[in-house]
Amino acid sequence: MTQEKKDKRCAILQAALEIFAENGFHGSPTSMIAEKAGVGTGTLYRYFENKDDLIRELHKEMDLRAREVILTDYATTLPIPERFFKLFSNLIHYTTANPREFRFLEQFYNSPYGIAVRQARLQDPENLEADPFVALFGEAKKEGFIVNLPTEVLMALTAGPAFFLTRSKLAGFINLDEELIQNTIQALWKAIKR
Amino acid sequence: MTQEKKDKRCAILQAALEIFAENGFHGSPTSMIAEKAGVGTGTLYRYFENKDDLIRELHKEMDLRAREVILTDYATTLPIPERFFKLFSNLIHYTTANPREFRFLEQFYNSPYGIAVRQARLQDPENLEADPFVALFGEAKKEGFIVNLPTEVLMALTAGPAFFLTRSKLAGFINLDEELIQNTIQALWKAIKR
Amino acid sequence: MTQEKKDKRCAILQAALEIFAENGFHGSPTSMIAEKAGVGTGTLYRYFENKDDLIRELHKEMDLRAREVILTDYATTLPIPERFFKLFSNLIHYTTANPREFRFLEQFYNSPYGIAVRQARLQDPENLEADPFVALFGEAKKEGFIVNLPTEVLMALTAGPAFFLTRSKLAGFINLDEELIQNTIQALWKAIKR
Amino acid sequence: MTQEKKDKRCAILQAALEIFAENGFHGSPTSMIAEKAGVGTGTLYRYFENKDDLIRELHKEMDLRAREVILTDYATTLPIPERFFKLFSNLIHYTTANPREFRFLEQFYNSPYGIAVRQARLQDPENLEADPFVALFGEAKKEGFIVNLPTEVLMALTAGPAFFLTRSKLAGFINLDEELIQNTIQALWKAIKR
DNA sequence: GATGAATGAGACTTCATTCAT
DNA sequence: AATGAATGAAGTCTCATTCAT
Repeated sequence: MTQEKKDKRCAILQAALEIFAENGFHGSPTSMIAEKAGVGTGTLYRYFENKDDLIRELHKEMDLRAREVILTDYATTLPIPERFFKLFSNLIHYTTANPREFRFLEQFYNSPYGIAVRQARLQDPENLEADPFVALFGEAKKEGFIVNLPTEVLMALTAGPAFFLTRSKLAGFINLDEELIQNTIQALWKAIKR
Repeated sequence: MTQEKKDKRCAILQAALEIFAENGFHGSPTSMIAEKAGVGTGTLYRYFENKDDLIRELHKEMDLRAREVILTDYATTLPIPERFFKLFSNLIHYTTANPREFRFLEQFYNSPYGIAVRQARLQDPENLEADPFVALFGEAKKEGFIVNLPTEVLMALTAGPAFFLTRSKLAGFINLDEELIQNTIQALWKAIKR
Repeated sequence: MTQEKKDKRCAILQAALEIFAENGFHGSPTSMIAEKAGVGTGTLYRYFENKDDLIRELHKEMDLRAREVILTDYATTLPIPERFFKLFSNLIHYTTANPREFRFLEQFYNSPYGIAVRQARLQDPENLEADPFVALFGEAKKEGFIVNLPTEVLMALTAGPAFFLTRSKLAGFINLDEELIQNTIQALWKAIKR
Repeated sequence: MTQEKKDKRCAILQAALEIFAENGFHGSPTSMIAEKAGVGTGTLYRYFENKDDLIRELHKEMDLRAREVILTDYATTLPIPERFFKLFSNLIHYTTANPREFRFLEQFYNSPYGIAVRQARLQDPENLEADPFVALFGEAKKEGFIVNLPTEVLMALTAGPAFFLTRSKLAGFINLDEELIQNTIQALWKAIKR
């Protein structure tokens, strides 16, 4: 029963991800999502309060999964530079290998929903510490590996290019092979290293 | 007569810019735009074929104005590094000082409209050459100032952070003063310089 | 369930028939049709793709029903003259007794929709053969009962007056009793008999 | 001045005729008519109260012109049968040679405007007498040339086919040559002659 | 008188959400 | 609990008519 419930919820989230990524939030009727999920239109409203709620819940799941993948083989015991390379390698591989997830998250963070979420996170220092990027930059600054710029700027200097590049790849503007990815991460490191 | 016509067209574009920046394309009914512009709903359709046309025309104007501002005091006769600093300084100042324009252009370039425009540009080498960033990176690579990475990657490494940072500032996540801007551009240069 | 669905579809078609007959296609907003049918505006679009589809579907139903009625007590085994009288008697009775159906069908066949349908029929010989009028005139010509004029002309000579007369009656220009109908059909027969 | 006024009015009527015939009343914006007539949109409203008025005035002119043409070489002094043949020959030639006029008049008489006009005519016996068809049928009946059916029925039996045939020709369903026209009129005469 | 820009009512259609089954 | 038919608010766009120039 509970398993079945989870299955349906999951099916809806999966369908929503695909359809949102393809058509955007506004181009994705709830009926279309329900159909793709193989459930009735009304059923969607038993699992989610409304469309906005579905979007927010989907974000939570995607965010969680993304974090997990990005932290694969990542250990805070490794030396700082290695940690940096691992983290961004994971990030870029994840976003380029999972275009739907990336497109959804981009859309989300550029929407009113996302702004609010990010603002909430910034104001919760505990949550902030849990962010592996923030933590890494904090330590790296403390240990003198990288320049002493605000974390937000460091994020811009590193995540900014990663996302930009992924967008270019997904739009078909560039072909990203492993070598190019590594060279790019090298450049990111150059940008911030002391 | 012609002046008044221009005035009304201008008022609609201005209203559209503000409302699109605030609510996104889909959250901005034409009626709301018309009202903000102080004209009747039907009037909008005398100046623009339809909503899509309005969006594309607004883009043309914004793109033009942005290019102009970004090229202020920029001369291709200056030494490469100076050109780089000038260009990105102008860019960041423009985007942070004109949040509505920035938000609109971001939205546009991440929408189907914008993808098409960028694809068209990429396929027209003449147009590509006219892009000051592309031109600068081309020369800088030839003259050995910067690393030999594809232009698209160089764009990611430099424009990526600039846009990311602007978003952070507009969302209120960071306070950008002149010194921070200059330090950031320094970091951008470090990322790509040979 | 299915019955109820049919009921609603039927109610919409019925309402459309009445309103189209009264106001013409263009003078009949979908909202008015929905209201008369006792359903919400959106409901109409669950049963018909759009207004055009509604018109075409209504035509199909009306055409079917009209054919049925017109063929009442009609047998191809009867002698040709009797068949002629039966067919036109049925036709005139049907059109004058069902003014809404008649007005709708007239409108339809004089509209771009109808022109297309008639053209399609003319080009499909199988469909053409199925037309009782065409079949009757074909046989009557072959058997030497009537003059050897193109079928289209024979249609004009017989259906033309029938429709004209119906229009006159519906507009209140004339009072059609049974005797007058029979005399008229006599005249039609005189027009084409050899 | 007055000539110029007439010219403009005429140009508008001419443009309206062409556009109505092509697109129907509802598919013909007044702005389109004005443009084709080479006048401003507002100007149209100086010559006609509104669109309905334009339609009614256009009808008056077309009706007048049609009568004129149809009466070419027609004399009430000729023998009845000759008058009949002349009248219907003129009628068919006129409608097939002037498809725009025919389409407009058909549209008009099948619209609420036309019903009213015809009703008004029927109730004005003086006007009725002026109708050459009505007059001809009156005399023919009195002189025993044709069957004693109500004039409206005689109209149906003769004008009905004529209009039906013209529609078929204009829709491309049949090719009308002179011989076929004459044969058709023969059939019309057969239908009503005693 | 002539113009045509401006208007806003109203048409068609979509879709988030509800609710009877 | 699940469904999906029903709904009507809201969005885009057209066009008859007006009115300032």
